Amino acid sequence: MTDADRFDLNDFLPYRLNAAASRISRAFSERYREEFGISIPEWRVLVHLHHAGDVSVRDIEARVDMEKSKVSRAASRLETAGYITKGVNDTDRRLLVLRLTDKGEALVARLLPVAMEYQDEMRARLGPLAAGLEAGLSALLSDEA
Amino acid sequence: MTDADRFDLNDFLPYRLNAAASRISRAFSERYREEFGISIPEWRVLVHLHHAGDVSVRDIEARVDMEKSKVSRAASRLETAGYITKGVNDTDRRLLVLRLTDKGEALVARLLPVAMEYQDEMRARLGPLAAGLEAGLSALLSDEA
DNA sequence: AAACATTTATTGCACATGCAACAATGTCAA
DNA sequence: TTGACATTGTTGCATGTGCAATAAATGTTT
Repeated sequence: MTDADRFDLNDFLPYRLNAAASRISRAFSERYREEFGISIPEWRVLVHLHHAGDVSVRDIEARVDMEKSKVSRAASRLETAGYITKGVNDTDRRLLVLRLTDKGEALVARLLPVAMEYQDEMRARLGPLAAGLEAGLSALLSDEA
Repeated sequence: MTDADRFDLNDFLPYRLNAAASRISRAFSERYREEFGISIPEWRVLVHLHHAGDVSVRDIEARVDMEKSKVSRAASRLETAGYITKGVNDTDRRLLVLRLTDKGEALVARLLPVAMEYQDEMRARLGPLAAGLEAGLSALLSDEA
């Protein structure tokens, strides 16, 4: 109760967090959707493959904050586009082995500079507030069941 | 280029922001979806109506970070559920006048304490980092075309 | 070995979403 | 006033999403 009558959505932390994330994600995805024609889920899969090497759908699900069905569909689109291949793990044939093709590596090589540039712009706009924001995000991402 | 080979998605600020927002929103919406049966867009409309009084779809669109079609559909669901009414603005008959019913006011009165409690828990988990996070969010939300 | 349980990835389904029409209303200049 | 243009809210459509169900492979228990 208390001062609930003065409750303003724009002062509500979960809303503010979500609104900021939506704007940033939208602006970022527009930037490379035009240029490279890929979506956010596809971007995440590509970048994780580049970083982690051959991995399964399960690995990506665990580390990239995406449902397995989302990963599966993103991977299928990337395979169709020729950016990755889907192989079978000989040790455990339930697992896929997702791997970047040469074409996929080339795409990532063009994507990453755009991403880093965007992050630099974000940090520049934040100035001295960047460190505080990142520390807060770390706290929210750390435990969280 | 540079250190692009070591690029880790989990160190990428836009990704971290989005992942944190997703988790918080999901946890929050689960909490009141079970109890009150409403979605995030519906929650935003209800809360904004409570705060701002009678408003049009356009007003909500501008202040609550939602597309007008999303607002329109949320409002229709809320009307069907008996939480709001849709009237016509006599001065400009293109505009709707969205208004909370008594039932809607009663729902908001039960919703807001849950929201404030959730925000308090967030701030408690963040501890001294909360201020820095909020300052960073303010910077991201301020200008942004 | 057989029966049962668990894990992995895909897919069907219902629903939400964004965008582009669209109709209704309002504004304004000639 | 008329006619061109702008604004407001709704809806059709294609697409994305989460969840549950499923099949295939593996693990476990007896």
